[in-house]
Amino acid sequence: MFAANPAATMEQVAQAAGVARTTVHRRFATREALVEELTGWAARRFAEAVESAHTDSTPPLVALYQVTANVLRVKTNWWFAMSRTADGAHPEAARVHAEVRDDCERLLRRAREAGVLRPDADLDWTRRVYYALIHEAAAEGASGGGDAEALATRVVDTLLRGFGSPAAPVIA
Amino acid sequence: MFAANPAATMEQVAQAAGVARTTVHRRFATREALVEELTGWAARRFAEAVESAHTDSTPPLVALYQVTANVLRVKTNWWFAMSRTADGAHPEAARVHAEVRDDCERLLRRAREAGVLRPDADLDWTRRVYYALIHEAAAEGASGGGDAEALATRVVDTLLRGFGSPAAPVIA
DNA sequence: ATGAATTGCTACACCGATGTAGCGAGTAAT
DNA sequence: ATTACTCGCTACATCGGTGTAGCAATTCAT
Repeated sequence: MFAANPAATMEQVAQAAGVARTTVHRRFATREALVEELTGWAARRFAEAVESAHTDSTPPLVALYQVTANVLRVKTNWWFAMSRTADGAHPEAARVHAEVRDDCERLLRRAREAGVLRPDADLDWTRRVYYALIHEAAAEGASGGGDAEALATRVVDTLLRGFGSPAAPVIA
Repeated sequence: MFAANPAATMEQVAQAAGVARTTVHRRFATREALVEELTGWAARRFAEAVESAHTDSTPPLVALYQVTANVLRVKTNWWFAMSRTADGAHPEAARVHAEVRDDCERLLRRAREAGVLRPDADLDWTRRVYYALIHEAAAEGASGGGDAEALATRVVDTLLRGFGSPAAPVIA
């Protein structure tokens, strides 16, 4: 499906879709229109995944797990449409991205206040690591590596505990 | 410097270098030759960074910190040449990448046996998270976010401890 | 069966990036 | 001063991707 990259030529897109290139042009006048529609659709899916987790009305830890699982579900199913949507060019995608970022920051703040995260946790760094973990887990999931729930468990576990032995010395 | 992406046009490359496009063609016959040389050079730098940490002859924890700092140093300084070298197309880069991967796996295994990592740590997942953390830290470092030592400390700390409160409940 | 709609196909114009050639200006070495 | 070298510039050929037009074949509805 679709070679995954938005840099694919119309020819490749058409071939992946099993139609002729000119037929693609009948549906999408220009290449720009195609990626426009696709990224918009992906952004909507992404927003739904985050919304349906109700990150504001459930305990931080279960909210964290729920968002992670939901996002991983859409990312592993539609990964081919989810490569660097945050280019800023697409207004709707940018808006969704910003909203999700806000939601995530609020959730992490709640988690810290609830004692789930350490009091000295840098929330910005935490969020970026969280994103990276999701990205990595999605990559594994797209290669047939377990269901979304298992992956989410692993992501949250890694985010909270890391890999160090509890008894191990700490650097600083 | 160089717009960071290997998809930049020769015109942009030339402009970034402050020379005319034809002058670039005098030094590099084809575009392919340019990225070839650049990725080779970057791979060599990367290999040096890993080698000079002597990951096999120092205690796992300090080795981990040393590699991290060294790699972050080259990644933040030469980030424009370090975007997805692992395309597999470049033989030398692929070889370096594989060797580094082996080094990393050995180091993580030693760390686990030494009790630095939990006995049940999935080393493959650990390595991928470690890579992702370095990538994220490098992105921050390239935006003027602290020196390599501080970033390395943060990466290793995150990798080992995560963000969770020690007293927090665990999912599974 | 007739007409409408969709699709595949070929052909073509267009554009941007690539690569080459040659000329003229500047510069350093002797 | 002459020579050799490098660079910037213009011009051109080429190639691949894009977008458009038109035609024939197929399908579907009535």
